[in-house]
Amino acid sequence: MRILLIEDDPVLGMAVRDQIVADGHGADWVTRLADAEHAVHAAAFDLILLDLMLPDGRGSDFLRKLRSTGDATPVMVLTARDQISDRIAALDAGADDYLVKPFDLFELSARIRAVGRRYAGNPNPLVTLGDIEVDLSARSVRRAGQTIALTAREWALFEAFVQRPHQLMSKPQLEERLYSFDAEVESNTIEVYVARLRKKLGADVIETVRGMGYRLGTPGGGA
Amino acid sequence: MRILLIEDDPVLGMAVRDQIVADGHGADWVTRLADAEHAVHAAAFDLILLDLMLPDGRGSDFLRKLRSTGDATPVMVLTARDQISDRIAALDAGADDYLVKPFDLFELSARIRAVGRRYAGNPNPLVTLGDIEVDLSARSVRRAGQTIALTAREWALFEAFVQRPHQLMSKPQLEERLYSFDAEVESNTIEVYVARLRKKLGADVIETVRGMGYRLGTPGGGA
DNA sequence: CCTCGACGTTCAGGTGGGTGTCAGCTGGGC
DNA sequence: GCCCAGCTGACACCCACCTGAACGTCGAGG
Repeated sequence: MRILLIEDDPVLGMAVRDQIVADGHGADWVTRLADAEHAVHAAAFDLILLDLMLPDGRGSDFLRKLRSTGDATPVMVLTARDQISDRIAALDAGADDYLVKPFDLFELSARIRAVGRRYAGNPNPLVTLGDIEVDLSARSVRRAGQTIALTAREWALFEAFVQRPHQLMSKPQLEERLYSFDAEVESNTIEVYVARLRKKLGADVIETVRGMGYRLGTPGGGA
Repeated sequence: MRILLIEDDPVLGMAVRDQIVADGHGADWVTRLADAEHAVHAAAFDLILLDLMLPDGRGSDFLRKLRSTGDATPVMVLTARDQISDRIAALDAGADDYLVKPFDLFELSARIRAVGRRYAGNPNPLVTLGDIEVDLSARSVRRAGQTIALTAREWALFEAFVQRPHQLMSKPQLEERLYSFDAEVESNTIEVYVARLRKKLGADVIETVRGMGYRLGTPGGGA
């Protein structure tokens, strides 16, 4: 796996790069966003590790620009504990995962392995639910052959269900999933997004279990 | 899994400890930081549940001190909804997760299971009773391969039986389980829900012991 | 710098299904 | 045969959930 590391701190950067190499991956390490943009244009990566605070700009801006070009390379954000707003911005901008500094290098290895399993392990990770096809790496959903566009939040919610097909998930669980550690929201946001997903993908896509939460339904009938 | 609970509120503490034990873990419950420090020196825990407001100090200070000794035991902080600053302080001090009071005991179980999964690498545990399969973390029940939908109360009651497979449970015990502490119910609610469970899962799923209570039956014949 | 559009979030009002209660019935134990 | 614990079907209430719309916010493009 080829990994692009965008991190300006020399100590952390070196440690992470060494760990990546030790895990048997290829590592490209840049310290500025300008270099990072050059790198993603020059080569294809399987994973990008992105620090949010960089000398020549914000990592979330880089990420947003990357996603706007249609690039779906998995991005794992490296963030400090108190930069909650930045973290949310990063998830909104299209980050796939995040790691809170200071993090254990074992944790890093485990996450990278998880990415490899999820994305590179099987080149065509298609999940099928009735007549719905989900491509986790491409972030695309099709129902009856028709591609359906989901917004960032809609996708984040839907992905949570797809990754755990039989699991019942409570609203607090889902809120935490969508809003990271800043689960301060006291509203019906989850309900609203469930409704929007049902409107886009079909009413039977998500099943309500009163008083407990939601779970993936069985689209297209129980067949 | 062995869990240290640091919580001074007797009602909440008892409820959490009972839930931990019901989930099959070992629980040590202390109400003061002094006792907590003694406990972590005396034994190794797999998880620490830490209240932030304690009679003899702040939980975040305890946590910081613990981390400074190199102890990396997972710590889940229990915090009130409005103590945002304390929560951030706890995360900075090295907490791995947090749970906002008042929290559902199911939520607690799920989080504890998540910790166990993260550190042991196990998938969800499946409980099998004859031809009935129960996934406690997914909250799903299947009989002969057929998924059966349970409501919140029905699940709560069924879970109580599944977690104590051979134990006889009186109606007051079950009422306390379903309605936590304000057990103000004076009716045959338990009988009603036992009947509903039997209708959904089969008559042999719960066995009546006249004058004493109920216990889990042996579905699928006395095999 | 301004405008437009897309998306996220909040709010209020309506609704249906879960829940608790009750009355009457059943059946086992003595 | 009596008695009482447990069983069952029915039903009204209430709250969790749904939904449409309005509002705020952020980024793209001129």
